[in-house]
Amino acid sequence: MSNQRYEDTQLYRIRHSLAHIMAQAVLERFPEAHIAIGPPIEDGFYYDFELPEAITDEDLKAIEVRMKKIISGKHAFNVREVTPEEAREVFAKQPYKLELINDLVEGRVDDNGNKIAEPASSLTIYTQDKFTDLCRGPHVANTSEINANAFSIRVRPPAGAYWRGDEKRQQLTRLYGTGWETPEQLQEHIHRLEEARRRDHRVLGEKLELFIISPLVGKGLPLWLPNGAILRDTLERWLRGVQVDNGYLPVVTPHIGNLNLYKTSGHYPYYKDSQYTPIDVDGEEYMLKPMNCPHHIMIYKSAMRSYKELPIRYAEFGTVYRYEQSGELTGLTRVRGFTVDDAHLFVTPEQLLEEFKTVVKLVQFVFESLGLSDFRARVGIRDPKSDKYVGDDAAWEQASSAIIQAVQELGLPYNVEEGEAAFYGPKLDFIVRDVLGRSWQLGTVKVDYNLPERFELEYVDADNSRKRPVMIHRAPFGSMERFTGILIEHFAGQFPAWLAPVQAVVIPIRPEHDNYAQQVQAHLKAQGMRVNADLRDKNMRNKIKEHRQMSIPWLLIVGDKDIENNTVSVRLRTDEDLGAIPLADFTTLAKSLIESHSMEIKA
RNA sequence: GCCGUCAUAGCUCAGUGGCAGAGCGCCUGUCUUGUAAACAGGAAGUCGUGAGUUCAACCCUCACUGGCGGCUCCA
Repeated sequence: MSNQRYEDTQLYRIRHSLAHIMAQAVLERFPEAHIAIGPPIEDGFYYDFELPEAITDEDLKAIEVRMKKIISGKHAFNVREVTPEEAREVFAKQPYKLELINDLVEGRVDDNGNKIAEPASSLTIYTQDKFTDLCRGPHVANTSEINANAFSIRVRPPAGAYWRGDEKRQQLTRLYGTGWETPEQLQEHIHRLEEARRRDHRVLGEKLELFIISPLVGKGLPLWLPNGAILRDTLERWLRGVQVDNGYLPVVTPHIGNLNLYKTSGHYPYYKDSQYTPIDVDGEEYMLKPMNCPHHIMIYKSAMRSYKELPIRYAEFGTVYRYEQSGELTGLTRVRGFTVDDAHLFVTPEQLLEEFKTVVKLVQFVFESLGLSDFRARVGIRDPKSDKYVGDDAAWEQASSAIIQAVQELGLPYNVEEGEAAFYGPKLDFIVRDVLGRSWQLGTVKVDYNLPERFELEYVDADNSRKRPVMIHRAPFGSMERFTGILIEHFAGQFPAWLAPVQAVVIPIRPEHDNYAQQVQAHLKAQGMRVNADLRDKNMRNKIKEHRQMSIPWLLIVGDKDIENNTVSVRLRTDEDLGAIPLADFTTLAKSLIESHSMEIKA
């Protein structure tokens, strides 16, 4: 990979130019259409249109054919500098362009009215063939630089998109295209999409019998089937153990709580829109728990705390409920009820930095143990221009600098993003890249001076004075639902043996081998393994096929020779045949691979 | 929530304005198999729900529900 900025690459110019060519073809087909904007994006480009009617597949085919024709016309991309007046004339029939021209002339401002660009006295327009667009560029010099067989506008379907990303404004039709330098790169891209679809956790979740979502239960409310529950429970028990080793204390809190609790914490007013309507209980209002922190805080507050007790680390796999817009729900990765591997640490200000670093190291350990070794950190600080945050500036400054100091001392790659903080404090998010190179926001660690303030938390210091503790909120997995969904895709359902819902299946060759198969199963079960013996009245080949499709790590075929020699014939889910292995040797091998959380299923 | 799109057996999917289809799975029987699909028979559907058009609707129209692709949002 080069360090060249995307904006400076030939690929960027190709995609930007393809967007213009698409706009030309669309305007030829729908002369009354209005054009909005059309930038290059990852893997391709899009262009937003206001169209007189819904676009059909026939239209897309025709537009694509026309685009190829335009490209083969070897048209130059001509840039011209124009005055705002000229530009307004050129785009007299294009209201979105006129709005853009006005904004450019007046200088760009952000949502809070702050200037982010100087007013422009002249603008640039690009023309190819018979199409002219308001554009900063850059473009290819001539359409002959574009390979007409290295793009497609039918890989990704048309979608709705709000003008300028504002849901209160006109919704436009966004046409997506993917564009590359060579047809081979286009094919590779299509293969990557197919691979992602093959790994889709919603598809694998059904095939591997991990979870279902039933409309009668409710959207965004997944039901975990036994296989999925074993996977999730294995992760939970492991993390629980790791946390006990690191001085965390378990707590358990209920699923609803008095509305006043969330008013005190500040969650209720701030997140009103993403919480469920309060439930009336004997004239008092109760809420489905949107977060665990207020409950843990009340546990802290239930006794007078000495500095000698701190840090106190309360951990709970706490289930929370949040209202998400229906269009946002996706399998396990975006749901309305989910379990956070939550913990809240109460520390003295002096302990904060060290404790924060220890927490970050724990999160790193968790990811690396699961083969998610490609991750970076994002420091989310508040947007200085927004008023949606609570607490005074000094506390925010203190917390933000503690986080940045910690990641620097740990040598973690990170970047700082404004506006990514929680309402009560800055945070450190872990952005993990999976095997397909996709990024996911998983674990999160936050420093919080505000909730201790709001709840008036105290501890007694060595000089007998009352001091205020600092809180650290942290969740390595984030949500058990999302994390499991991502693991399914990361491993494509081929989980490491320690996580596999069923680790081995014993398959007798004929019914007279059933007895031995059961003995093998009992032996391995006694060693703590999750093993089934498949004694159904079915063809052995059928059984192999079926369990192979379920990605069972080890298939143990047993017949006359195995009974005679006390062996199992091991077939891996990779289709590798390890041949007959003494049962004792297989047991030792499997146990050691499971206990070490190995990513391998053979020695 | 908004735009688009889809909904036929447990699953994957054909199908036509005039009697509802296949493969897999499931059930029964036969077969008794050394590494990815043995053979035969059978059960299984209010064609997502509700209206409308029509002599007649699974098919056409509308609404609703749910899935999917995006947008917006995401503690």
